[in-house]
Amino acid sequence: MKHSRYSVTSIEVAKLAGVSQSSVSRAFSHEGPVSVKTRRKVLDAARKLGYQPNAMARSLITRRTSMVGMVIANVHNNPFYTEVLDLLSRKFQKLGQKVMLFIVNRDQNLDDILPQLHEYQVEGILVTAATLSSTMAEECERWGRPVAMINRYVPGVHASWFCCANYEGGKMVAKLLLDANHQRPAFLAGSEDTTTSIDRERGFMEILNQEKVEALREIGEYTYQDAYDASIRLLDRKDPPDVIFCANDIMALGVMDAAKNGLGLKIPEEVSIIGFDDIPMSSWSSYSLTTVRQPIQRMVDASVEELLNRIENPEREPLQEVIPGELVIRGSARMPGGLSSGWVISQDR
Amino acid sequence: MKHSRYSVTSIEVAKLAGVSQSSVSRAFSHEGPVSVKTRRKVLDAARKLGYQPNAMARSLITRRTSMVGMVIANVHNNPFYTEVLDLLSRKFQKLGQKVMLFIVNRDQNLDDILPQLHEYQVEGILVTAATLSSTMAEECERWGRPVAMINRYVPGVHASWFCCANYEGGKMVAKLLLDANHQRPAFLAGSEDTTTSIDRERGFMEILNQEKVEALREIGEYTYQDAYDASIRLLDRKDPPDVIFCANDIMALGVMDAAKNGLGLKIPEEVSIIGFDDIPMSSWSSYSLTTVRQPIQRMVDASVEELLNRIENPEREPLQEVIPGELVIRGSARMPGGLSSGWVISQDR
DNA sequence: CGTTTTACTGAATACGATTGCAAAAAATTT
DNA sequence: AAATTTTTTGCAATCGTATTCAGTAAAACG
Repeated sequence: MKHSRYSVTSIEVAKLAGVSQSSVSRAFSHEGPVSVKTRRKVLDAARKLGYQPNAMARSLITRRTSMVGMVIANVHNNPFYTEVLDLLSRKFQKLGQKVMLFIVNRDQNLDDILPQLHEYQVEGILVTAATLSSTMAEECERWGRPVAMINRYVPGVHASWFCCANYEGGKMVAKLLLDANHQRPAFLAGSEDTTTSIDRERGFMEILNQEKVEALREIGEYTYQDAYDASIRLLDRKDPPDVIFCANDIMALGVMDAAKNGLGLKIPEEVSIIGFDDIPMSSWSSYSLTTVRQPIQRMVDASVEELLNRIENPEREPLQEVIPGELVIRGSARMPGGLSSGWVISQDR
Repeated sequence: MKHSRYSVTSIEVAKLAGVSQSSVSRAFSHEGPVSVKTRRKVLDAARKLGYQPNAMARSLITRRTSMVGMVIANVHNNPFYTEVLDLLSRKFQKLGQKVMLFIVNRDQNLDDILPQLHEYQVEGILVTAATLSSTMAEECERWGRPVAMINRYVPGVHASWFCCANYEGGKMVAKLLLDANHQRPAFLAGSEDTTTSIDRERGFMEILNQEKVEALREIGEYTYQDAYDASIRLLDRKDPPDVIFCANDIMALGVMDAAKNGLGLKIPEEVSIIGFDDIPMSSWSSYSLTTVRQPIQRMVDASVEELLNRIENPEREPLQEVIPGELVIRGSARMPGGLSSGWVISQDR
């Protein structure tokens, strides 16, 4: 099947401008030596013909594409990752990188995505909220495509990553709620196989165990509806929790709705709710959710810069960083008496 | 600056497999005539070397890239467009198209985005929630890059578009609220320069004018916070509205929070709120927003299919379609007595 | 004004694939 | 077994650009 896809080439521009093809090329690449006169002739001719250099042809010879791959999951059910996507995309744009986007499911494996990115010669790959298998990481390594991840890590893998201090965040929350004299905490997990949920829970449980406090546990699969249902199960027991720490904000909002509107409980008087992320809705007056804010801007900036850095310096060792989040105290959780106990209370953005 | 970016080529695979380079190419393109034996030899060698065909080189000769450009705005402040982005991306993926993404501001002009897409030889461009100037549309036309838009249209422009029936949606809402005996409606506009807001308002006002009902008006710039503030201004008057129709859901949620939590008004007893979009949060029990659901899946399917269609058949005339939305009756607006008056009440998804 | 240096320019080649064409090999028919 | 057809294969041209290299024109210098 032959398509007669015509496109203007540098040769035609050269002909119209009365110069050689090389001069056209030089006029467009901001480097080469061209006289102002020929540059002007070339640009005029190019404008007349609607000419733009063909990036495919260029990349073939320069071996650069200025393209990066972006793989992201959870965009539709977690506004946090929407914001990440937005910031990432704009940052890459500002730095002159084109973005090839793949939106996947959280549990989807990337074995058929990454080869496509390789095929299209992206210079680096940024993965968020999706998990890279270690074999795939090795494949990227072999291809020479640096990988950076946000909020995921794979032990022993040669990739850069930037995570929120999930473990420490869990600890902060546990300390806060114990300080406020909660007796019966519960943890609402996201997906069992995500490090974010696991680490937040680990930190949370560690403090509780230290104080010999037992905790209930349910799973909310990171969705509003699952969290809603799970929290009904929790709160309908004869020994319901007096505080629920949710692995992310969207679940916390589901829990709040279940408690308030579903069961008619008063928040935080009858039950405290705490989330993780600080998505925009958490600050809305219907919720006013106490939560741990992820350092989203810093994670985005760091990961993008690191990725471009490794693209320019392939031999450089990947950087890995844990960036602290900050507690944002709002109204959904009972506070320690006095509230003076040294908590960092962050402003709304 | 010279980079020693090494990559495995078909020639090396050929050498290792003991066949010609053309055979390697044929083994990878699912068309060409190759014996099973050589195909196997080639694929083995390729696997050993980690070879993938270079899409840049291929596109140069085939004049196809299987890449489309996606330009989208409002992703961070309107979950509706997040969902559009998600669905679009997945649909393109399923159809074997790679997506080059640009996230822009609503009012950003695309004069420096589109040339980049052209440069990278995308075969078509999908624009959502951003506006294409007619000169840029002509430029795309000249380049032979078909354009499809979702929820935007530009009069007299040679591009495909698919819009929700905004005008009719506005009318539906006006009829509903008049039927329910509201006396003093208000319209909360989005941005003055978007056809979505304009058309919704036009339909809304037309019905009100017919019935000689005056309406108040404010502007919310499509954001939660602006809407919150604007609705306080509205409701704080001595002659406040008894129903506020918002140009989109996110603003409606802001208005609900302002009315309920800010001013302590009862919804819908003291004021009805109606939105447009049906974003996920609208069905949450804290809001239960009555709204007009946009036919998001149909708009996405139609626009993607139309775009690919025009890519395959460049001479085809662009299709333009207005797709009806459906009223979703929840609890945020007073209903007509009896509720039997022929309203289509849609189920929650 | 002649010579050396510098600044541009153009011809030719390379990037890594696809594909038309002709030759070779294999399969089929006579 | 020879002749014919069909299937595979390799060679070479091609896509549109960047870039080296040699050459030409212009500028600088004495």
